[in-house]
Amino acid sequence: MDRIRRLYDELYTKYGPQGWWPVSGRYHPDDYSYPKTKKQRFEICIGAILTQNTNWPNVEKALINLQKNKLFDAKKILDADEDLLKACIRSAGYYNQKAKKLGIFSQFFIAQNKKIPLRDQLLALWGIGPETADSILLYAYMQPEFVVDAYTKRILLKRKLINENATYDEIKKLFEKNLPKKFELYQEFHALIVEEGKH
DNA sequence: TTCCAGGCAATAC
DNA sequence: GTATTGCATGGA
Repeated sequence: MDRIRRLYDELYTKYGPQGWWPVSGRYHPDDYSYPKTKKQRFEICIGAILTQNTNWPNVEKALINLQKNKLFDAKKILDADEDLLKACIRSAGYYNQKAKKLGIFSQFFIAQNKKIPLRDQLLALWGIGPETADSILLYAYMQPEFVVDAYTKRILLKRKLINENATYDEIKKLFEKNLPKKFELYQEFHALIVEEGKH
């Protein structure tokens, strides 16, 4: 069952290294040492929340607004005027819900200090589901947690590697069982899947 | 104009 | 327990 490995090779050959997660609007193919600072880690986390069911260009606009208003910081998000925060993230859609999610996550982020969160801790937060939790762990904390999204399911379905009613955790485990447990590989693979999905 | 994008929680059945 | 619905913007 190394069709998973072959899928990775195929996509990598087709698209090359993707360099996810973008930090300050920049991708960093072949440099897996991100995030380099706590601020960058926080940026990845809020990007993961903002991108829920939304395309990335809309999220980038929101991130730029947050940056301009000096809100790239958990404490500042908590202290920020609610309307200003909502105005900043408006382009990412669902701004009422997402403003609340950013607040809840910011509180958690501060309480965690530098500790790597457990997956269950993230899932217990309002507004963090499995994909966002795994994205945060994989890209912000460099933990080998495979991220499954709508594209992943679609692509595996088309290749008949899963059936229609496969759950999030089943798909996640399919990847994790068939790949070396390396965060760099997981990061690239998920990014390649999204790239393929967009085509 | 309609459709959908790197989901999630609340509600309905 | 599974299925459906609300949340919202911007670009194709």
